[in-house]
Amino acid sequence: MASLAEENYLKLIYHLSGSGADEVSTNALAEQTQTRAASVTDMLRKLAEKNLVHYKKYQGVRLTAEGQEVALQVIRRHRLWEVFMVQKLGFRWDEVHPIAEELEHIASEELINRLDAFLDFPVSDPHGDPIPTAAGKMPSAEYEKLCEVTAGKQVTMMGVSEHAASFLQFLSKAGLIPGSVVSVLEINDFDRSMLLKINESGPSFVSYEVARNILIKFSV
Amino acid sequence: MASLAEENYLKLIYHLSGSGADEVSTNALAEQTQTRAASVTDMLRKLAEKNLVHYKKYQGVRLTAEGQEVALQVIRRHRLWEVFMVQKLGFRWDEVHPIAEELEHIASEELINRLDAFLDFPVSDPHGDPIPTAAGKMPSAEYEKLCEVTAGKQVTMMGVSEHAASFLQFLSKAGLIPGSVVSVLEINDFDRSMLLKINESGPSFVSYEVARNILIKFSV
DNA sequence: ATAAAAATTTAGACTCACCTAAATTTTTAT
DNA sequence: ATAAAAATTTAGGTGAGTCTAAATTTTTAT
Repeated sequence: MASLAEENYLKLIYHLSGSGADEVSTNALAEQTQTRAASVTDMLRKLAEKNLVHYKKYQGVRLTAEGQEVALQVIRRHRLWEVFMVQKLGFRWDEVHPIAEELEHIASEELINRLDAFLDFPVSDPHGDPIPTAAGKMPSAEYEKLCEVTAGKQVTMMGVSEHAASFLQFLSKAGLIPGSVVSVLEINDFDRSMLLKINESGPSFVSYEVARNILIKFSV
Repeated sequence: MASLAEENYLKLIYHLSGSGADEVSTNALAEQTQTRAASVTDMLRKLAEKNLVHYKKYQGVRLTAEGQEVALQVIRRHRLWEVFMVQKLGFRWDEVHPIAEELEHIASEELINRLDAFLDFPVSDPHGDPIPTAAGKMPSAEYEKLCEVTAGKQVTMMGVSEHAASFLQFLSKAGLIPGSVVSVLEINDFDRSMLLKINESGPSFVSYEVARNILIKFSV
């Protein structure tokens, strides 16, 4: 039903709206799609005609229930393919995003549900992002940011909120991947950088900018 | 480089030309692509400009070396994905073709080579069709047709030359899949139908039309 | 050899997803 | 409150890949 371009818009609106909560502006979409605002307007009118978004001129756009369903399907496919590539094909977590951007548009539900089973029904992708269920529900994964943890606490890394390959490569080098056990040894007041103990290795420094993009939960 | 539509034309020209040997007519392409001859002409001009085919007006079309390379890559991807779906995801051999038609256009070479390794470098797909190598060579698999075997001979089923789902389903029911050991018990002169022993089961009849589309090799 | 039939190409048009330039609406700053 | 700035939409246009109808070339049959 939805074309490749339409699927990409719906997915993007979902992400930019904070999981469908807020309105998204034409300009924000133009920036992310690497197109012009006028092109976005054209597409929004088309999506509105298909009842995939609520759109009023000059007022921004929100997903309809139907649009959100499509968006979540696309996100589900994307994240399952990422798990496949990392767990089965041996890709690194910083390599899989662009390939998943293509694979996510293969529509067969049978394929995706069998892939899901083959992967043992993973609940999150290699970056810790939750995988929408076959029924179209996004599991709520509410984690803290590492930058908010106080000195002396021990936490488990659960994911990232920044997906740039360079950031992910940096984290891998530091041994900071989902599942890593992290103790906050010290926090520097002047720049909020942190000294961490990661698993059983020696101490590492991370900047506030890095800590802000690492999602954690407190260890039990 | 080559768009989805272009890849489909190149793959089709490869198949219709008998692996690149003969010229293919505009009408043959129009029939198979479910488009009109005029549309095919447009596309052939474009492919010729890109040096993917040799094309002279009214004279039919042949792949260039470059075009054949692209065609073989697409066929390689298609067949590897079919192996994946059957061997890893548990699809039946009559279900995978349409999904592979989509997956074959995911271009990442890294993805395909890792998939190839994950599948243990298969040499043929679930229908017995050979898988082009990463280097772009089509392994020559020269088999006999079952209809040409004489009574009393034992052969091994190697593949099919007809891929319709209904045909494949019929074969599955009869236990005729690549690897099956088949003995020709009797051949009826009047309609050339055959009585077969398939693996260790009781005898089965197949029509000439079926036997003509089954590829075999003689058992050693 | 030539006329009819078949195959193919040309001409002109359509949709999709994008573009630029100009017009309009909303927001911001004074 | 209003003018300037920013955001957005409208108008008109593009290339990819398709279409129909008409023109042209090749093939077939007599």
